[in-house]
Amino acid sequence: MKGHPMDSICDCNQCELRNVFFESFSDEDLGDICRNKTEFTYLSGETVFREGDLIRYFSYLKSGLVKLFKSDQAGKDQIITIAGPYDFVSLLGVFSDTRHSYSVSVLEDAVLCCIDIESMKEIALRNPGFSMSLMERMGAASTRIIHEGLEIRKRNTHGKVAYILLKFCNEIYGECIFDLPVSRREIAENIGTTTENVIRTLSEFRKEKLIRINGKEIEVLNPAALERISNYG
Amino acid sequence: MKGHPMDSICDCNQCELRNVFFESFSDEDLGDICRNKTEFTYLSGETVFREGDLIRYFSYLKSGLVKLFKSDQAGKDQIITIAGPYDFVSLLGVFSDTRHSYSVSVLEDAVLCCIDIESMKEIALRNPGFSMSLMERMGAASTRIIHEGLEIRKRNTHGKVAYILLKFCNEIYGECIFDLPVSRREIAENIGTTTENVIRTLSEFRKEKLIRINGKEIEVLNPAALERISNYG
DNA sequence: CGCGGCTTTGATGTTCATCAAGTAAAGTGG
DNA sequence: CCACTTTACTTGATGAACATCAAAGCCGCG
Repeated sequence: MKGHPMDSICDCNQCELRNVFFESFSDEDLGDICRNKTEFTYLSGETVFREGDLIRYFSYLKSGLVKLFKSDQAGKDQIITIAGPYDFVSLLGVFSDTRHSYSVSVLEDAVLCCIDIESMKEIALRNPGFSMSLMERMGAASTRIIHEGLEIRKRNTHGKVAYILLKFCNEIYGECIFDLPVSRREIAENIGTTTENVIRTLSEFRKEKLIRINGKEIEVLNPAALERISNYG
Repeated sequence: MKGHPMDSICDCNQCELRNVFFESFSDEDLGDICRNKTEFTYLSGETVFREGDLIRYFSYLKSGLVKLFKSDQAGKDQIITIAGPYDFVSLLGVFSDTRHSYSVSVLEDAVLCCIDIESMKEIALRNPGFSMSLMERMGAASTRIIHEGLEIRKRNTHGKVAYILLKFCNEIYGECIFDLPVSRREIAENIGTTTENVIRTLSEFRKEKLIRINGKEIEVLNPAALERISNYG
């Protein structure tokens, strides 16, 4: 279940994420990050960490797809969000908490860049531009999650399913045909309904020729109509 | 509708919030903040700012109660959270966005301490300890909002109403008898249901002797039972 | 092969949103 | 201060949306 460190540590100077996250980095700080980071690769289905685990790393996703979720005492999961490339995996409480407040597991084989949390704090304390940049990014990530929660909450089941299908198209895959990285149950856990309702709604969309379904493969045939349903028409 | 600046600018050295927010402040930085801040007082019902307004201040609540909410095109509001003393009013996107992504209005007469956003950025850039402290606080605030959203989402109407009643008791007022600072409609907008359902549920709680209602005045008579309902028993 | 998990559909009853109607409270203008 | 308007609150009735239960097919895995 543990991720596997890469044999060769990548050179952060070449890292395509440098410009995304670390604009304000001096070469020395980049070197610091580089020395204190580890890349882990995970296979689909593996767990990155669980709610309650000690926070050891600040980590972001270089590639792949993961889900952030919470489990209640009855064992039911609630998916907080699905994160893709360039998204933070550690967010929110990473600097204030000692333990993770949610679990992360992998939907599509993923590479995580993990920076020792204490090193991260030291670097942030030395480099205010970096702190500010981090704050901006973490703020944007939080805003997105909160916004998504409100959007989902105000829709009925049809709207919710349409909303998440459009999210897969527009935000995650960028095209109208894709393999669902999640089970029907996980969609239900994401939008706050039951597995059966998700299936039923997908079937209805299929019968109305809005989508085509072949197991995990989905093709959105009529994005405009889905958009209308998502906006609750 | 505009808040009214205090005649006498308070001395930040004496500010009871100093220890809450600004542990890492040097005296010079405190002076900077003090010179660049304004206190605004608002009456119940007034609007602090609206979704889409330019962000001018970083602001937090010294006293009173406010609601953060979004309005959709149909004019329906969704309450994101209710914020009390020591809570941030500007949060999340305040350093990355130029415009507010939500509106804020006042539930109980409030005093806001507002720091010019550009000054705030400058100070944060000069003072990494302050940046870090800010990041921790904003992270905690975001975590709380996201957590609350998930908790509400997974409950049925009875559980939702019980949850928010307990929030008023335990978190906002600290006692079992209080005046509701919101209308029934606003409770509905907070927990994602209709006004009628809120009223009906409150009436049922009343008939079961779990609470006593007298207009806006609520007394929780049986917190343990409400707790059970909130935890979906 | 058999087991368990995922998917699908149907049947059923509960929960919930909506509509309607009436009372109470609060604000407005003469 | 009173008539008027508006907003908040409350209850009931109704139908639609939804969760739950049940059963069966499918697939991968040990």
